[in-house]
Amino acid sequence: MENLDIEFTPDSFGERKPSVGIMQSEIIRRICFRKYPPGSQLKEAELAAEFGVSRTPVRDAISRIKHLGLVETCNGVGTVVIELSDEQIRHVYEMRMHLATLFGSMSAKPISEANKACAKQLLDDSKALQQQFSPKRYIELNHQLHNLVTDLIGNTLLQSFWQQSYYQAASTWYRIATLAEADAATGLILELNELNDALQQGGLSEVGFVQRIHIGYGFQRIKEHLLAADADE
Amino acid sequence: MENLDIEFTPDSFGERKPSVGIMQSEIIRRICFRKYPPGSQLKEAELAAEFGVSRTPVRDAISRIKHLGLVETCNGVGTVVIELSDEQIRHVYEMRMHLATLFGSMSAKPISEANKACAKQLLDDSKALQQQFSPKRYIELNHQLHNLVTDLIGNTLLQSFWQQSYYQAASTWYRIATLAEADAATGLILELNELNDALQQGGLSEVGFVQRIHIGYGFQRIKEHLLAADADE
DNA sequence: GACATACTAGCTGTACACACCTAGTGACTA
DNA sequence: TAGTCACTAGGTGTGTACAGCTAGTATGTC
Repeated sequence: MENLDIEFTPDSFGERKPSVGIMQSEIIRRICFRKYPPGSQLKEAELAAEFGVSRTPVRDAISRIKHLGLVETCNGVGTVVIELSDEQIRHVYEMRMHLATLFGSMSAKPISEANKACAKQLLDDSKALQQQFSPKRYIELNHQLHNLVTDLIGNTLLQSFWQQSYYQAASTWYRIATLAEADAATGLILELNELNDALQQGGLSEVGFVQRIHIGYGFQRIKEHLLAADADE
Repeated sequence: MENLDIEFTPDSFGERKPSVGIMQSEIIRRICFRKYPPGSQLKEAELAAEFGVSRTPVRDAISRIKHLGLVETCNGVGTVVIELSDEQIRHVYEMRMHLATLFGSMSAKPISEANKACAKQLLDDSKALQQQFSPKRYIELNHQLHNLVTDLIGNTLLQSFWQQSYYQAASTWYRIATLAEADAATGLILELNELNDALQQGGLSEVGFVQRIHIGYGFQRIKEHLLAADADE
């Protein structure tokens, strides 16, 4: 059952040495996208070899990720991707739903035309996705959607918190979401439709409202899934 | 005018090597308590010598602090404590006021007797402070108050965000607050009185409400101070 | 005298060797 | 046969040397 994890093409970083920042976001991507599912082990030496650097900068990157609450390292054992407990998942979703409601009231900034264009593009892409579903593509589009929304937030701290909570929620959500392919694509299209409306006719508050609703839907699906999993035992 | 920064006794760490976690929180304390005021430089080598370790674990600690948004490092130059712009301060305070309102609604947990006893103790201590004011003591009590409130929060992510936002706000707040000694002590006593009431008769929501109010007062004082500073120029 | 350039001190970034810790395995013993 | 202990493989934690970068200073030239 856990074999649904997405396959990835081996990422080649060529000869150029990536910076610590690049490595950090790449590792986070892999955790969110379930290339490194919860419980899997990150080995500094392996990553160092892959990125073509020594262990030191890799350690640096991992150390930061540790503080985002995505991994945990134990001396002599290794660094493993954290699996959130049911309660922690609830905490994260509670938080995200509340954060979404703050978009409009906290130092809102104007919505640019580029943002609107990006949302339209995403809607088109997700319609294409519905024709031919691919879990990896679904996750990519969802990720782009997240980046778009994050970019709209005016308050820098809220932006940071929104980002952090996404990192924590992503892995779990993508695991559940990609189980039902058709539902996932349909849900994404629905969300993007409403987002486009909010961007065109409303404002940041409306965007937050749309986000809140769909995070709620997502949470609902996760809860159902957890209940079903409990019943299996 | 910037000479009001608190003097610290040279902290001796004896012969025992402190862990990375200890060093991290110690450095954060120094930033919050303005031993390292904004703009000051943190030198890895110096800290390594003081803590009796090599640069490697110190770098580790600083790297984490960097991601809390407290310092910024530039290759070849050094690591300097960040000075928040007026806008960023507004963002932090906006955020904290909103976060406080969420205490009650997000996975609230019961308030222990130990928490209540701690609040009472703090109230007594702050009354003693009013008799004989000391900026350092004021900051310490405020810090303990923060730890107490943080401990009450049930939602782990909210707890983390509350902590982060405190770190960012602390240095600025303590700078302003300790300018007017009498006001500072009186304000603290007032806040602790209300906090005790909230703990005894109310619940977590009431605690959040008290926090929100006093963060608002604090923000007000900061804004006045910033305006006065602008007028000076 | 003013400006451009080369130099230097002092910092962070990286590589690498080694110490330390942990879990698992195998042999030895009651 | 079950339990204990020593050993080992493989991981992270630390120390140290050196490379790379930057700002400030001194020097040389116009």
